[in-house]
Amino acid sequence: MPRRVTVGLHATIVAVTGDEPRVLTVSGGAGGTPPALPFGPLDPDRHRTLELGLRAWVREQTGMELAHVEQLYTFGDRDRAGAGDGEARVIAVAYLALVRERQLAAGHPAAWEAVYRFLPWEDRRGGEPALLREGIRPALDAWIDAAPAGAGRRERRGRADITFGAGAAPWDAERVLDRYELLYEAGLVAEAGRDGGTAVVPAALGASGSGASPAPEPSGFAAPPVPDLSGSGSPPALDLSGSGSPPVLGPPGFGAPLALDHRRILATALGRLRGKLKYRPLAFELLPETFTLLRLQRTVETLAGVRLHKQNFRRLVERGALVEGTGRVEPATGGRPAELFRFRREVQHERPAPGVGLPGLPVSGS
Amino acid sequence: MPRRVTVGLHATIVAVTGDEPRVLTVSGGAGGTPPALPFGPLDPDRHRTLELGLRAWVREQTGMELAHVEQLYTFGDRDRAGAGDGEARVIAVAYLALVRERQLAAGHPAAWEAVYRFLPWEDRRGGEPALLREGIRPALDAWIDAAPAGAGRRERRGRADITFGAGAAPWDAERVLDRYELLYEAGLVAEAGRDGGTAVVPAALGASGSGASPAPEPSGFAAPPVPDLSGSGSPPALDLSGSGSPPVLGPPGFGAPLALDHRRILATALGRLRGKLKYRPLAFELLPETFTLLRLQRTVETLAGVRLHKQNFRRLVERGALVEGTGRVEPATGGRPAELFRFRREVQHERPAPGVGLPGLPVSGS
DNA sequence: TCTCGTTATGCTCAGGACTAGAATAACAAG
DNA sequence: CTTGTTATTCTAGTCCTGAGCATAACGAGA
Repeated sequence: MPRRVTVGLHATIVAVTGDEPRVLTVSGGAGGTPPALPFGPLDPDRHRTLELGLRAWVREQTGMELAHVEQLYTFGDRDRAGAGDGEARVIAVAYLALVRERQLAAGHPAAWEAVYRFLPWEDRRGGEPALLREGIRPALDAWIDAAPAGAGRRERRGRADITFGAGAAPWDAERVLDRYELLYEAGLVAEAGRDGGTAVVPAALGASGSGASPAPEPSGFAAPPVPDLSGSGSPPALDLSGSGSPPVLGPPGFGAPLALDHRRILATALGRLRGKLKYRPLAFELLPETFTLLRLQRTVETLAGVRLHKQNFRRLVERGALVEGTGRVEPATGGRPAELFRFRREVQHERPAPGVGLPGLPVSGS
Repeated sequence: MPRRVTVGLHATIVAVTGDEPRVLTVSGGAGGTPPALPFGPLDPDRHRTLELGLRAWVREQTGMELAHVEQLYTFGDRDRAGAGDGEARVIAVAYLALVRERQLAAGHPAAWEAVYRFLPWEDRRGGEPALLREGIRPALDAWIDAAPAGAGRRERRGRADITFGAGAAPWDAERVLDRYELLYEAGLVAEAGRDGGTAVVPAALGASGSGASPAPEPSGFAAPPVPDLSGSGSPPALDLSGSGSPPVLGPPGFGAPLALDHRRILATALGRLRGKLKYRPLAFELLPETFTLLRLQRTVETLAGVRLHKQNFRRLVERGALVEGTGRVEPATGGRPAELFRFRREVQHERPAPGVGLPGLPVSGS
């Protein structure tokens, strides 16, 4: 008799408090189990659409009503979902939701966690983090050297260089998932061991990604022979914590783990968010009704993980007519008081691709 | 007892033959049932990953091996999937695949169909098609006027203008899904009637989209009250055929229909393809090993649905170092013979966002 | 052989957009 | 009233893009 299929609905709920992006997690149970994203199975009788089912689960587990919600990706690898083999086959439909800072109702075992606790190498606002230079890059180098010399090693080197930005290739903020997947394959995140170290190949075939959406690389990438990646070559898994954050207590590997493959979902979400910020006014979903331009900029920087040129940022926002000034100013915080602005919702009806604009790539490469 | 859930895997397989983009369809059975995309249920026992399951179904139904495959979106609306209510709940995971022109093996009930038969308003290579000017726009105007005067009507006007490009808003080639969904809501495609005209609201909540991925508009859009859209106001559904194509024989509505909600999937695929062409070298997946620059340009134009400036296109491609000349030239076809080029696969390892570049939007709106 | 039509390929030029930074304005605290 | 801090405006230089002109290389027919 065939196994059953169940569809799980998983929510990456992001907010920005202060200058930190945060994600809503539900407690991982009593023991040392890592926290999880809010999730629950699709109820085919009660949930009319996937998104409504997601909202229902989030309401139940966190008491929160979601506004902006978009679908991210559907994961279905048999060996990666975190569910045992004997049971039902689990398909995970992952969503991204944006909410204004903390509306957290009491009475739920939910908590806001800093996104960069789980993906510490993604925060470059203070330049390349030490963790990357002193922990990850050396570990990747070891992984590369562990490949058979020749094509295999060149292949690893090329991937590492392009995903983590080395040599000619600049850091591409959107490749969050690529970086996570590479660390996974290299055995440098705790989940890699958890899923059974050998069955790693599917990562390239199943849901490795590029750009905004997880997907295999164009065929030149999809097929290369990479039989057993994490077997012999896994370098000593370090226990370095996030840049400045409290130390990671869990299993070895970079960054704090999440339950199931929720860290993969989080990486997908952050990548998508960074990509979409450029051409959609998403940042406003995270801000209160009125805000200063600096707050808007900090919100974008926080998510993008890079610093932006202040004057140019303002010009972009204003040229795009994304905001309108309210006469009022913010009670000063040290310097000249800043004017409070309001998001012009009309732009969504006026122009095809509004967004706040990140530096870097012009539309067709450089 | 709860209903079962089954997961369907659906493939939008795209090729470009000559100057037409084509999609692989499987015959819709004996009667007048419309053709379908290749699809089949996920077998939780046999299919280790979703993508492997998809490849298996495609192999079985069309005899074709897929190279470039990426996931598009997961559809799960109860009232839209095309499956009856009493049976199992059907979730559809949709994929996009690119193949080189026709490798179609015999012995399978599969056929290449012109993409623009199903979405005729998307082909603007010869300027705005007559169908749009004389058929769709008037029909949309009628739909707009059928809304209660005031906010409701302005809302419809705004959406129509921005999705189909009117007034200040230019045509945005990527909004393929938005346009299809709008026609669906307005009752102007055959599927709208099929699914039962009243249950249309979920389209906005469930999987309406913008940009590359189907997703609800940022909240200002997600919530607007649009209770019963296609009930009273449906204008006379015309039977105009695609621009110059053979006339549509099926039920009334613009463009030829597909089975289930496969036209929605096709629209999602075309939109994603258009978006991704800009920053990924996808066009090469569709071309033979060597090709002239004009052929490359035609392939891109064909998918983008617009004409491009020849000299600038060449400059972009060459500046991006996407291709390298082979010394050889193509046997002349009337004029000066063109040099044959080859795709430089290395660029994927060199630069973060290669792509052929479409005109229009710079990265942050204009 | 010469001319014409056709396509390929190279080059230029003006307008815009983006980067980076200087310069100025408005406030608080000592 | 000087210093520090933040907001806001402006400018110069560089690169990218859109559009068109000019030239090269071929086949076909006069």
